[in-house]
Amino acid sequence: MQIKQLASVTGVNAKTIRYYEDIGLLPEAKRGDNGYRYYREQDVSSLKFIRRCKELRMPLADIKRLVAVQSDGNAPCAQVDALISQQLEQIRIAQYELLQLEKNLQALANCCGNEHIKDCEILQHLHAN
Amino acid sequence: MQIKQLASVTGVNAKTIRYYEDIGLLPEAKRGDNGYRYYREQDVSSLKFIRRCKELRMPLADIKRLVAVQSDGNAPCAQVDALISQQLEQIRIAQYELLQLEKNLQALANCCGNEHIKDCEILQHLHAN
DNA sequence: AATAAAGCTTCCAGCTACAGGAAGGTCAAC
DNA sequence: GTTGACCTTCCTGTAGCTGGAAGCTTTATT
Repeated sequence: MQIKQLASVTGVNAKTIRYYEDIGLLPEAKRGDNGYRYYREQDVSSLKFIRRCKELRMPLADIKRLVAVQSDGNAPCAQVDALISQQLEQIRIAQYELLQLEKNLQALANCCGNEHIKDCEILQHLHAN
Repeated sequence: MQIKQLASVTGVNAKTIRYYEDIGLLPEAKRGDNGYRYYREQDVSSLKFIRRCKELRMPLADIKRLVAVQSDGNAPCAQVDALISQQLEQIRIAQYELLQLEKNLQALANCCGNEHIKDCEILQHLHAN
């Protein structure tokens, strides 16, 4: 299958697929005589795996490690566990930050009942020491 | 005051201050004969304002608009209100996404009780169709 | 057979919001 | 006069792509 079809079955942009190859996240694709990349079912799986990791907001560097780690079936799971835990930790931190942020923005959004910029209480709050 | 002092009283990196000037978020600073930038109290306020907006995770482009809008005191507040509302909306969307994400990661983190990569249930989940 | 459209290739630029570093000028202290 | 702490500009790199240019190949239409 050509790159566009791989793109369509995996939901990953063709440009992105080339990019993943560039950075070594995907192995170099087989080429036809015309220089075109050709892919197989196996590549569909690999790319879907990557896409799922991305949905978990893992950085590509982490996904790369996750891909690499799978080459040795007898390696311990610990690295995988650690990656997932770290990711969960990150997400929880981000959640907390967003919660604080939401409160602040909510308060700000409700604070101004005036008409003109010069009286705007939102701006006054933002300027306050 | 020189750039480093402005940096220290506002908590904004000197490099960042120059960058803000470059992109037109801050006005061009007055220069001494030696070419050094010199700042006044007014600049401290401006920069603190920017920093507060940043804490609300506003994109610099939005902050720029917020700065610009203040030049006309009789302009309506509507633009400011809209910016804050949009920002709040963004944050809520992000919160929702993170919540889903947390659930998925949590489930994943708990799913594998095995030792070796080849049996890793985390990876199996990530590979699943 | 000629041509047009679609798909492929590589390479380069741009996005956000800076940070790091090089090369070089300036200023105050010892 | 020399050290060290500032300051300046300019260039590069970060993450993860996306868009576009210039130029192939393949397929479809006329």
